[in-house]
This record gives sequence, C-alpha cells and structure tokens, in this order.
Amino acid sequence: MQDAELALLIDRFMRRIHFGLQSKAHAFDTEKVGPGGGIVLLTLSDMGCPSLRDLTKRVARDKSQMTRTIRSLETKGLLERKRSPEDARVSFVSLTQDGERVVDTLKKVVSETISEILNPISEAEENVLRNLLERALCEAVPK
Amino acid sequence: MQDAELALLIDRFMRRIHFGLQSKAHAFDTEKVGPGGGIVLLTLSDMGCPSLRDLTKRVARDKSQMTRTIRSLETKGLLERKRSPEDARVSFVSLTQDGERVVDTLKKVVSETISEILNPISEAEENVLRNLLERALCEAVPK
DNA sequence: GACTTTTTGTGGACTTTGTCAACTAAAGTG
DNA sequence: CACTTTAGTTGACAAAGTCCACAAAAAGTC
Repeated sequence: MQDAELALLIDRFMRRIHFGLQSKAHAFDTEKVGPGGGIVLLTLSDMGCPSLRDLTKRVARDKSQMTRTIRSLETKGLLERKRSPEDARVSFVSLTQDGERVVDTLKKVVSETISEILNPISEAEENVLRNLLERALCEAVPK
Repeated sequence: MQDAELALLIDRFMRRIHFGLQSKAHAFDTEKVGPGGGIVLLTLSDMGCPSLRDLTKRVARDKSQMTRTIRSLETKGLLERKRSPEDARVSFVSLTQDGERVVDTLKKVVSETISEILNPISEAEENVLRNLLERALCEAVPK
C-alpha cells in the first residue's frame, strides 16, 4: 500500500540516466537523434523488423508521435520501412547499416552511464534488478 | 556492457505507470495537478519541509520549471512556502492540509497502479526491487 | 458482393515538459 | 567595500505528449 515510493524511485532513475546521457550527448549523438530517437533505435535493435504498430506498443508512445520520430530517423538514413506484401496497411521498420552503427555507440554510452549510476550495487544485484523488471514488464500488454 | 536494455526497461516501466495513472486521472486528479505536480507532492511528503533547492535536486528537474510547478500548486492551496529567517534567499516548501489529503489519494492510486504492473512478481521480490533502487539512488548526488 | 466496422498509419492543433540564458537579490569572501 | 557565489524568478524556445479527425486497406456481416 505504500509503494508509491517505487514510482518516485523509477522516476529518479530515469532522470539520472537522462542527465547522464545529456551531459555527454554532444560527444556521441552526432546524428542528433535525441532521447526519443535513441529509445526507438535501441528498441528496434531488440525487435529486429517489427511493424510500426508493434514498435509503437513496445515503446508505449502515441502512434502519431511514432510516425514523426520514425520519419525523422528515416530521413537521417538510420532506418528503413518496407510495406508488407500481405497487408498494405502495415509497414515494417528496420535498422540500416548506419542505424546499426549508431545503435552500437548508443549501447556503449548508455551502459556506461547506467553502470555509473548502479555503482553502489553489485553486478549480481544488477542482474537481479534487470531480471525482475523483465519479468514484470515482458508480460502481455493489455489490449 | 549490454545493460543498455535496462534503460529501455526503466522507460517502459515509467510509461506503464504513466498510462495506468492517466487512465484513472479524471477520477482522482480533481485538483488537476498532473504528473509533474504529483511527483512534487509525493516527494514533498517524503521530505517534509525542504528548501526549494533541495526539492529541485531530489526530483531532478530544472529550477525554472520547479518555480512554475510550485507556484501552480501553491495557488491551488496544496503547499505553502516560508522564507527562511536566516537566509532571505531560500524558501522552504511544505504541504498544506489540503495537500496532505491530495497526497493520500495519490499514494493510494499510485500504489494500486504499481501493484497491478508488478503483478507477475511476488511481494518479496517487489521489496528486493525497491531496495535495490533505493540503494542505487539514495547515494550522494553529484554536485 | 455491397454494407458496416476495425485496423494501420498520417496529419494538424494544442498542452505540457524540458532547456537555456539572462537577471535580481541576498550571502559569502577577500 | 568590490567580488564572486547561490537561490530563485522570468522569458523564449525546443521537444514530447495528447487528442481528434482522417484515408486506405482489411475483416466481418448479411
């Protein structure tokens, strides 16, 4: 009944990550993808070649916003879209080679930042943390 | 080196909380404090009567934004400010009785939402999770 | 096979947050 | 007393989130 605190902790964690990355952004975000683009790229590298719809659900953003983010990344040449042959409504999104390269540096910087933040806890505990979050979130999303 | 995933997990967790609360907002957010205001109120209930500066650092937002959020909550009568007698620059912020009441309902709704999300993990694990985050974050913040 | 309904993605308008830089007033510092 | 630093405010702008209406394709229905 009193784990409203958890929400605050999660929020603070997010903000720490955000600040950590922000302060180094000029050095690595050469394509200026920003936080929003970064999340999409990283998620994409996790999912492979999802439909825009699935990607949108995964990152839990509004579809209209996703449209715009995707377009911005597309014009930067970081991802591609292909219309589905079976269903003319859906388009599949996937990283280009340039996109992959950006993802690589993103992954490096993000994990550096996170391990700085997670400094006070051990590596084993870090794995526990990730595991708990995965189990909590990888469940079927409502709807 | 590959815990960039953790960032995505945290982000998704935040979004889940956000959506969960958003969908019930009309029912409980009678004062229309919104996500930003809610975080400040909850944090305030945790801290007691901090200076604006300390509050700002805790929630990790920009000072200018904090000024505005605080003012909005103040005009709603949910919090009060008192100038410090020793240092005329600093002002201390604290919840009013109305604020306390809002915080109570906030806490209730937020913890409901969170326990829905954390459904797949046990209560013991939830405690582990909170504990890990606390230990990771309650460290001295740089600067 | 001509209907309604649903689903996927787009576009526009608007609000909320975030960011950055300039500024006031009060302390601290020599 | 000049000087730097600190707390908080203000303004202007950029990024993200939210809402609503829409077109086109697919699915469901009779």
